[in-house]
Formats: sequence, structure tokens, C-alpha cells
Amino acid sequence: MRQDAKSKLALNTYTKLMRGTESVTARVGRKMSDAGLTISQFGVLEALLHKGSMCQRDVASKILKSTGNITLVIDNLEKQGLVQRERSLEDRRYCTVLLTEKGRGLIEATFAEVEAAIVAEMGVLTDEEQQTLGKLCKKLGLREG
Amino acid sequence: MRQDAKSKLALNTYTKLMRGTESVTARVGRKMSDAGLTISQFGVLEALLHKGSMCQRDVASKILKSTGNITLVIDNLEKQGLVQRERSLEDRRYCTVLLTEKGRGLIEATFAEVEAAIVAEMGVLTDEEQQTLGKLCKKLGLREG
DNA sequence: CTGAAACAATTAAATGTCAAACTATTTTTT
DNA sequence: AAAAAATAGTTTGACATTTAATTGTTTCAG
Repeated sequence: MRQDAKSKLALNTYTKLMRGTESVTARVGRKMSDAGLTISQFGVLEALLHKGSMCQRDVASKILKSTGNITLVIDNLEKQGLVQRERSLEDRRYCTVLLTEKGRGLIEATFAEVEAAIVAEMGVLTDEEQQTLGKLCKKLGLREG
Repeated sequence: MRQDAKSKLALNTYTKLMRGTESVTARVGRKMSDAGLTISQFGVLEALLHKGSMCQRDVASKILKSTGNITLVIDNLEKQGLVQRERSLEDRRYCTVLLTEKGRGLIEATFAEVEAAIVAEMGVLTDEEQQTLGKLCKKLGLREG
């Protein structure tokens, strides 16, 4: 294959990857916004639900966002009474973030919805295709950045 | 395969898709921010370079963003002297957006950088793998939303 | 021709995002 | 123990993003 054609293939693949992902994200994200949550808010609540309470820095790294960002997202979740901050006693630099009852109820229900949506989205691919897609995406993610 | 396992596979695939895409986007996006452009700004300039001048609504649909957004992005590009607005004479509702000399120079150089980055990213996959990835992503994008 | 509907663009309000500067606290070094 | 380095979180400023008004313009139906 000539360099020119290789380049065309790469651009083409990249575009399809972006469009496809965007498309899936939009539809899955709808389930979150239906529940009154942004994608980031959902990410934070989901991390707390499945990994348990943790400090803000850990929340940030779980959902791949900056710490400055997390402060605001948690501010907004706190205003809605979905999470609660607790300044750590051993090391006062840390804030432990924990789900309230209300937050737990909301994220459990919403997560179920989102999970169903994801299963539906992926359902257009056979199991084997999903495995292939996963493998290829993992390979793409592995470069150093 | 049991429903439970199917669900696990779907979630797993989804996660890898998101992480992989995010990872690629971040690295490619770096080339844009190195040039002082945001992803949206790059998208607008690239559309103008390759499709020619067009009204804001068309720009919006090209880069899949809302028209409210485009107004601001173009405001910022105009401030930097990279594009220029021209109110259409036949139909005064329309603004034609066109590249300035400065804008053309910048986007030509930046596009080359970005293209090289994309080719490098995709280069971790064989040609055949890229074709497969493209096909699978296209399939994912096709559902109605 | 005139009023209604359609349409392009703008504006506004809420949230998110990052990077960089800053504060408070703890740990390490000397 | 005091100074320096490291760390967690907050704040700020610039840009992005969406949705929902709002404005100005054109088209079309009666």
C-alpha cells in the first residue's frame, strides 16, 4: 500500500472511530441527563457506588478529569444532596467523598438504565465483534502520551 | 452465552472504546493546542479549508455542534484574525465565514501536523485491523438516536 | 400586501473543562 | 526544630457546550 493510501485509511478510520463513539456517547448520555445528571456527575457517583468512598484526588483519577474540575462537580453534587464531603481527621488535606442515601438511590437506578443502554448499543455487534473491537481499542490506548 | 456474561462483555467493550478513543483524542488534540487552537476551532478552520467558505449553520453541522456554540467559536477565531464574517447580500440572515490569509496558513500547517499524528496513532494497527475497526465503529454509529 | 411561519444568527444561563496560581497541611531534609 | 518540598484541595480565567429565549430577515398563504 502506498503512503498516500495508508494516510487516507488512517484518517478514514479515525473519523469513523470518532463518529461512532460520539454517537454512542450521545445516546448513552441521554439516559444520564434524563436522570438530571451530567456525564461527569454520573462518573463520580458511579465510582463512589462501585469503589466506595474515596478522596477527591482518587475520584479525579477514576474519571480522568483534573482535580480543579472535580471540586466543582462535587460542589454541584453536594448542593443537590447526592454526596457529602468529610475532611479527614488523620490528614486534614484530604476530603473523603461519600454517597448520601439519596445519592445511592439515584445512582443505583440510573446505573441500571445506563447499563441497559450500553448493552443495547453494543448489541448491534456480535459477541465476537465486540471482543475484536475491545482488543483494537485497547491497542490504540496503549501508546504513551 | 448467558445474559449476565453478555452484559459484562458489552460494558467491557464500551469501556475500552471510551478509553481508547479518549486516549487518541487527547494525543491528537495536543497538536491542535500546540498551535493555539481548540478542537472546535480546528474543526471550523479545517472545514473552511477543505470545503470552502460556508454559512455558520453549515459549519455547525459539519463539526456536529450547536449553532449557539458556533457563534462563539467564530467570534474567537475572528478576534484572532483567522476568519472573517461576511453578511450575505442576497439573504441577510446568512453570514458567510471565510478564511483569512493568516487563518489559511495556520490551518494548513496545523492540519499537516494533526494528520501526521493521526497516521501515527493508527499506525499501531495493521491496515486490516484499521479496516475492521472502521467497519465496527460505523456499525455502532448507525442506530437512530 | 400582510400576517404567520420558517429560519440564521445571537444572546443568556447553567455546567463543564483545563491550566495555572494559590492555600492549607503534611512530610522530608538538614 | 526550622526550612523546603510535596500534596490535596480551591480558586480563577479562558473557552466550550447545550438549551432556550430573542432578534432580524425572508418566504409563503390567504
